[in-house]
Amino acid sequence: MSEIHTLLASPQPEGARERKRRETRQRIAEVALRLFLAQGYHGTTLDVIAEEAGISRRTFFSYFKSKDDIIMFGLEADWASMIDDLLKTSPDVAPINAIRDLMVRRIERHNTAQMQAIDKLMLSSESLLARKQSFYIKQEQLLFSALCEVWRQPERRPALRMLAMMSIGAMRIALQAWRESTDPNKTVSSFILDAFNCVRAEL
Amino acid sequence: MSEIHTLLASPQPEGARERKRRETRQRIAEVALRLFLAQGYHGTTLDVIAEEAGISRRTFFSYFKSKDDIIMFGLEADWASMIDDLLKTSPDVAPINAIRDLMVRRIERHNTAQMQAIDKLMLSSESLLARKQSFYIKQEQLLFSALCEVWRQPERRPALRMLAMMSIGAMRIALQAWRESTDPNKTVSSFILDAFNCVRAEL
DNA sequence: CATTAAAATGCACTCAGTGCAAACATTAAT
DNA sequence: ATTAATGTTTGCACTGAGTGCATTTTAATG
Repeated sequence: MSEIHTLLASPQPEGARERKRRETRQRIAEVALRLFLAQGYHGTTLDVIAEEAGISRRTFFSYFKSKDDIIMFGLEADWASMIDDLLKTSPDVAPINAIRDLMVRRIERHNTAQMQAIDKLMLSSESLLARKQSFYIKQEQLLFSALCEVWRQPERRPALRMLAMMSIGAMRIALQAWRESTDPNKTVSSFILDAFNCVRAEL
Repeated sequence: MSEIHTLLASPQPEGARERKRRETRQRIAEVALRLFLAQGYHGTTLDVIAEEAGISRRTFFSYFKSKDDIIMFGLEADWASMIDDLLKTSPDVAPINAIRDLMVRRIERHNTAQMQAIDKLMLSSESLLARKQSFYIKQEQLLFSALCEVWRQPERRPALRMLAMMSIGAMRIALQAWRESTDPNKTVSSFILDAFNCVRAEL
């Protein structure tokens, strides 16, 4: 019974236990990111992270299942909220426009310097880079599910599947172009719009 | 000078050294795959693989840079040949058709049972799964480069970039649909064709 | 056969990650 | 307030991947 209650009443008390847990998790992530940026990913051991965060090495693993997960954790949360927004969209809008606008809005809320830093960090670890790319594909699945929720006609499903793939792909390409761009005046958003126009041009 | 000679004369003697090295690499890969299928990925240690392959544990790392790499190795070689074929294509053909046909032809040369087995194997390791997906994205880059070689007009580049993304994406989706399909009569190729038609329908 | 360079090996080490059981804190119930 | 139940932290000992280094083995060449 208490389970059901918890599920239904999510914006609720939040006992001291949950709060502390959330805080610790956050602290680990912050400490780790700081150390990664200062001494590199491989140059930072879990022992040091645990120590700086004021927990034991063993306890670290009750918050993250691996070193890589510290970085992934931030990304996941961020995307979840975009999908939530998508679910509130009216089915009268063209899906591709809905996605494009949400992506642009989402990315404009970001600290680009931090994005660059994390991005660079990823390049220093094969496994981390792989997980980032793997993450894009997971997002594609989530996006597809969300699209199907909003635009419910079964006959559109295959097209929506492709659309999810193209949208995430366009974003990936846009971010890559931005990262490699030498012109500091071009914003991330402008690259996103370009990429979507390019898909559109062929659609 | 001997370097240049070696470079120019690649289909050449192949000394006993190179042959042996190639054979050993192959043997390790085969042994490892057999063991993975029999006892699972995590259930197979590098010690056992090395022993079965008749080498020392340390030597393993002079053939593969990680355990994951054993699996990746096979995939890379396979794709390289497809890219080679693409480079021989006439620029008069529509690029999307060229890619589609090459993919279908390539996949039809494959042992589907083995494909399924490797696929299932990947699911048992997070890192391996991540690397597979990462691999797709690397292929996308290679494919894009190859497309630019054949269809050289600079103004087509952005479209070709998107095309590379969509092609790899379509293949990914096709393979996924095939993997999840319950109908044993539908071939992998048919799924690929469906996926490409779906892209085409929107193009 | 002697020389030289590549490849294989053993050894000792670091670090990520896990299982287990004991200690500790929090919550709810009596 | 005491107790019981439950969740969290910790230490310890272990496995397994991956690396650096010094040594030995093996193949290629004059």
